[in-house]
Amino acid sequence: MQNKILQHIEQVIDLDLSEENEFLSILSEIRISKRELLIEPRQEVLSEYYVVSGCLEAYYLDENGNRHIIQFAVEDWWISDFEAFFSGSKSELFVEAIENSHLLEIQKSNLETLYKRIPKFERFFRIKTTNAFVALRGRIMSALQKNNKQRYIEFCEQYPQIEQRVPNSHIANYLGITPESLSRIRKEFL
Amino acid sequence: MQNKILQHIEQVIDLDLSEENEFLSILSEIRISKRELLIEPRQEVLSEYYVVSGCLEAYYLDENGNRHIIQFAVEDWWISDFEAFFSGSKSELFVEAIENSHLLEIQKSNLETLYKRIPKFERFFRIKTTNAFVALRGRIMSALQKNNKQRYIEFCEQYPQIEQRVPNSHIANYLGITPESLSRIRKEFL
DNA sequence: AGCCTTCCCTAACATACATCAAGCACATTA
DNA sequence: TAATGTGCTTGATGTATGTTAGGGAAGGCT
Repeated sequence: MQNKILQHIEQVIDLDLSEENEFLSILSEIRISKRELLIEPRQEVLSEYYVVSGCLEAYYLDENGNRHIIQFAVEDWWISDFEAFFSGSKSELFVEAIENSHLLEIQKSNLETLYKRIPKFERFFRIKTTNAFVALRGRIMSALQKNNKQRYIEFCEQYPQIEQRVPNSHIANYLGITPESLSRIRKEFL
Repeated sequence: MQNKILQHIEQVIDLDLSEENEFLSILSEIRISKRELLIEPRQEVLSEYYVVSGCLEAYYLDENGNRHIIQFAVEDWWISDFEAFFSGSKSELFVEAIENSHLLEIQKSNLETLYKRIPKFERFFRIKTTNAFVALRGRIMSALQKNNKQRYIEFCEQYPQIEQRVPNSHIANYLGITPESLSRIRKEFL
């Protein structure tokens, strides 16, 4: 389990043994069952979470109570209410387990201490954030310029692990289309 | 001119006179004419820019040569190819002046020195970035869930200064709709 | 003044997608 | 076993929006 996150990080920065251990020492293991909430609105968000195994989704409820899925996360992804985490504001999102999941929690305060002691971790997390930013821009452009079919194909290419594990209705929600439309699109590929 | 940016910053953090002067000393004034490019693709992006007056837009060209507008900027906004600026990668965007514009340039290297000498500036720029992140999420949800009319209304509410100065065809492009659709929507409001 | 652009609007038509309504497969529970 | 619920599919229909085509107003240029 711990090897997994080290591999993940060492794709970007090199760590020696003591640095690895120092990093591992600030993580906590979390187990969460299907349908359980990791985060709910109006809380402080003091941690972000690395997914060792399982599957989760982040969503918010609008004025009419409609659910809007913002993000999925499977093995090797990070999840949280990042805006609340970064800005210190209260959460607006739900983060819910779609499967029983095994997570590693990293607290903001520990992360800041880590940055001071081993500055190259700042590089890792900065790159991670920039990548998220780029992905977000890609998603906007895709939503604005492409039709449902193209967006579904893109989704399958980008997130094959997710497409196979998440209910279709959730994928439709994430793509901003109806389950009926998604069903018709999928039919074309048989 | 310089007062403007100080006011802008002092909405978030307090500065004494020497801090104000130190900040001003790292800025350069830039004048750019309508249709001139501030940034073009495949360059290093070493600066971000505060708009004192004028109006600019950031866009990219897709495989087919179609323009997709990512962002506008008017007085009191910041503009750059932020992904390239933050990540150190080459630019992918064009940033072009829609009107003759007066900018203040701030270089990344100077910014980092500033952070070390006066850490509260880091707070200002972190908050600015988080706000941008939230706005981006809002734009995604709006693109996925709302119809053209609602999105145009939102746009006018959020950016009244822009709606009045930018050609409608550019607004349509930003919203991911055709100029014809936008024209139909605007007609309803007469 | 006359001639281009550029920008915006309008209308007729085509189409992608949502909505509404129903049925089926599969799992869960009584 | 029957009863119920959940998720996926299908078809009929309506509507928002794109597409195509053309015209007209404002401003810049010769």
